[in-house]
Amino acid sequence: MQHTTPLVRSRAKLKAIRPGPARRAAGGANADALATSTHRIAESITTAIIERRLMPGTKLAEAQIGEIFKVSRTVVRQALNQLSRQHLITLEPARGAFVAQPSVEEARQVFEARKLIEAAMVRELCSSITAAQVGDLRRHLRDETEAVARTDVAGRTRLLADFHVVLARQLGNEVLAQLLADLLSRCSLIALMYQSSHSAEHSQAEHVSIVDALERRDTRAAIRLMTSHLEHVERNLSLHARVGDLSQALRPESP
Amino acid sequence: MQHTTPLVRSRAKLKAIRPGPARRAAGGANADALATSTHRIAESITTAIIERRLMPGTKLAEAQIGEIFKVSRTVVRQALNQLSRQHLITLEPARGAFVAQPSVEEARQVFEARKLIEAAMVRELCSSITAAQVGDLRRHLRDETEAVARTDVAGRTRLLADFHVVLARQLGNEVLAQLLADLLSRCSLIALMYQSSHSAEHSQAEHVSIVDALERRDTRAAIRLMTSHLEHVERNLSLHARVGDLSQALRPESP
DNA sequence: CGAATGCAAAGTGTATACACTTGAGCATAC
DNA sequence: GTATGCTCAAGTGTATACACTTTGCATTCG
Repeated sequence: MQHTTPLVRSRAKLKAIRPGPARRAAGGANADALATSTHRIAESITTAIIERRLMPGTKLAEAQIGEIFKVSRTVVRQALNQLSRQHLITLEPARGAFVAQPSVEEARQVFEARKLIEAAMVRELCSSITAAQVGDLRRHLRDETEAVARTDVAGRTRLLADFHVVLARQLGNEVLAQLLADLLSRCSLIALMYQSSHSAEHSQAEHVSIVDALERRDTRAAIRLMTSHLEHVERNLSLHARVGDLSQALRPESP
Repeated sequence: MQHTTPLVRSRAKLKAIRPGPARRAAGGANADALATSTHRIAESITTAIIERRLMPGTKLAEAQIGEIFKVSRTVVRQALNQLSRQHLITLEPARGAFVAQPSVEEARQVFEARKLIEAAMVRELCSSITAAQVGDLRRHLRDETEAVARTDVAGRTRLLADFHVVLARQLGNEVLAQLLADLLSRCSLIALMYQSSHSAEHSQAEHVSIVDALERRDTRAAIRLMTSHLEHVERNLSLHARVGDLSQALRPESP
């Protein structure tokens, strides 16, 4: 039970969130759908995590967040609950919420799940894809290229992830798309935590090859390319004991 | 905007839930993990839905549930929020929570997602499965048979669903297992809503064939059997406009 | 001087209070 | 007789209050 982990449970004051467009929802209204105040907070925290403004292990105190967004703890708690179900934060009973620190094992499982699902996706897609859909993908690839070119880190991260969701959506399956979107947000956290060295350019190039294969309706190639793409991304994580694995990190530096 | 839908928004008084073992958690403690009071309520409602004691469309009033479980609305709301993220209930802003009524389209997508994922699962499993794991599956099948034999509807429903989760878990992937578990609870709701005529015996027999194929490491057969199993289950739903599809249900009966 | 104990501040967990929305029933006008 | 508008009860959405847990820190004892 490590409990002196100042490096991990970073005490950084979290002004990193900042409320988006301040849509005040006075009195009693809306709870679940989109554009609600709870949703706004969850969204803000999510993007703050993805964009590395909140590091893994950071404590998210309810009162503090509430003050930032000018809402009560009630609403903040709802948002935190949602995020914990997405595995973006972990709730420790009576201790509070912390930005999640996915373990190496969890990372492995998430990537394996993605390989399994996305390989099957492109297999299906090869039979069903239309010229118009290929066009949509090309357009997406162009957006990616642009984001990479202007070194728009936030945008490019989002677009590179969205590519996979777009594929899911092209199967006409919103359920699957939603499922994959969840996995992808976990992946973003993993990538950030294990400091992915996988260059955006490389990912982008692999996306292009995948679309090429889809356009040729070359099922075998598409599956192979998608699988190896995900393996590349995974292998470029430093999954060999990093942040959060204190027993390793604090070992007397031998080399 | 249908708002006179007595058949759909059933007003059944919901004593159908009943608190499980009454673990009172006085004062301030625990929030997220298992065995918490929120979790207990969510669990109770879930099983009530799965076991058909709460029909789709039933309104779940916060105060009413709170009274049943002897907790405040705060806790109930947390539970309802969780359930809505599992798509077991829908939250309508300022109107309340209702047991979900998955649309025909949603049902289609859920089953398609399952086919995609589970086919890939058995494909993997054929290469990796061990004799011990086959043994575990056989044991599970025996449990299923027994539940079916003694017409234990609740238990058999759970076991038939668990079979698929067990397969996921045998890949050593808890993330995937969790993912599938979510899809399966949605499936239970769908099956119940569209009054599945798929007999438990039939499902059970198909499970046996799948395990047989896995034991033979017959990849092709395993995939084919799993796919057709899921298709059978889906086809035995009356997905041709049923409860909840008012526009269809109330159409002047022409035929 | 170190370790254990007790205390107080900070923060979470739950209950309650209050504001606002929704929808049904009734009265009124046409 | 039907349609329209009003009023009020029921119930959700959010804020606040209070209880309990955790934890850092000072005090005390060995």
